[in-house]
Amino acid sequence: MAEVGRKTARERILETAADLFYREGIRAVGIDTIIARSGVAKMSLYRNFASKDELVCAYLEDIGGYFWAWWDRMAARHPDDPQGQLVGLFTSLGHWIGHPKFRGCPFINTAVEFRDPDHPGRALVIAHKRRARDRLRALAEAAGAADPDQLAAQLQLLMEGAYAGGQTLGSDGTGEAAASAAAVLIDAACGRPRQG
Amino acid sequence: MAEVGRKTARERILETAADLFYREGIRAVGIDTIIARSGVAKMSLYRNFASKDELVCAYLEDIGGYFWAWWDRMAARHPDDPQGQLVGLFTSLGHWIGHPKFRGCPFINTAVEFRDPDHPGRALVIAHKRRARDRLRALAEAAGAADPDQLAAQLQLLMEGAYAGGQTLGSDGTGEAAASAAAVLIDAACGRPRQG
DNA sequence: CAGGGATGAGACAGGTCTGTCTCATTCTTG
DNA sequence: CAAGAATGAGACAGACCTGTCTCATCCCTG
Repeated sequence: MAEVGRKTARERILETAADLFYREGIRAVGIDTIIARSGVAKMSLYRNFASKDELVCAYLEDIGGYFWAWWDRMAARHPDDPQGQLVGLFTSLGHWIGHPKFRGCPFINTAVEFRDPDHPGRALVIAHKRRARDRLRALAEAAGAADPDQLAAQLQLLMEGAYAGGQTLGSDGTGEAAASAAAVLIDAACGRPRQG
Repeated sequence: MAEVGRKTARERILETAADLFYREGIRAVGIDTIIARSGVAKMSLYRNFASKDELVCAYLEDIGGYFWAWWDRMAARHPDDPQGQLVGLFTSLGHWIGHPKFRGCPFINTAVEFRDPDHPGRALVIAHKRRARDRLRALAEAAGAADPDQLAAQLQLLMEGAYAGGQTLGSDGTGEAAASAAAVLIDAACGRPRQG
């Protein structure tokens, strides 16, 4: 086959699956579609992933990597400024919502598609959301919030809402609302430095 | 027709479908499961609903009815007090999130399960969310918000976030966070000092 | 009672899905 | 070059899904 790049079958499968799963949904995309689009034999898929569920988990781990890399990138823009980091995250998220390829949160989407608590993907979803909550709380604490737990919970709600709302309401004003709402909540929790 | 004694086949189908669709997901529930659980013949289903898609639409319309009834009920608790109505809606929503039967927002879930823009259910989802946005804006305006459009967008984000977050994060603090965040945003938009 | 509409029961078709199996070919590496 | 590993190609099985069709039965109404 063409040696355009030395990607292994596994890499091609994961790339194609990630694209299709995110764009069209996991249950809507069959194994046959994935192998056709990635130009890979069916057995190459099942030799790399024991089942579709396992492929879904690999997809989530893959996406998770990109997500935290994005988070760290955003945080690096405001060194030693936790409040700025929080606002920056929501501003960037607001932009992403308006992107044509935006299709909501892959983790929420997976949880919605697979309600069975025993589905292996759900554990990854919960771990991801818990980690996000923890990082939000750490930032809230560093930003000087009176109640870091509450601010973290509020901001995470806003984050989930931005993901969900961007999918059903389009992007008109949704991104901006997320950023502005985050700013209001942060200011309220940290107590604006206005002496008096 | 059918008085209190015996329910119509259509009614039994719709009840069972609504329960299963919401609890387990639409794609996860087959027609055979619905007819088995509702004790109805398959042809009785297809005589009342031309297709599964049509049944899904009927399910959404059904749920929509309950949703707006709930909304009106909450609003009626605070006559002539739009701000109180807004806060009340979020407080009640926060309680619902903690309920054991809570499985997220049926409309968001449907949109996630069926990404195809041409799916008939999506039009209902969008109409529902638009109507919610309109009603939120009307309340925001009546409550004296400086920018009713923005407050409505912010609150809807919070609403979506409460639905989505309650599903993946459990209910620990999520409901309270929704109510408290709504209060903060409303106060900030209406220019009133925040009450602890 | 009689007739018509709604319903029950279940076979059936055609398609799709996941996952397995076999065999030929290509790639890598010593 | 040679041998072993990775991959391609495609048939196949078994399950499930939506939707159709036929026939018998029930129930309300006139």
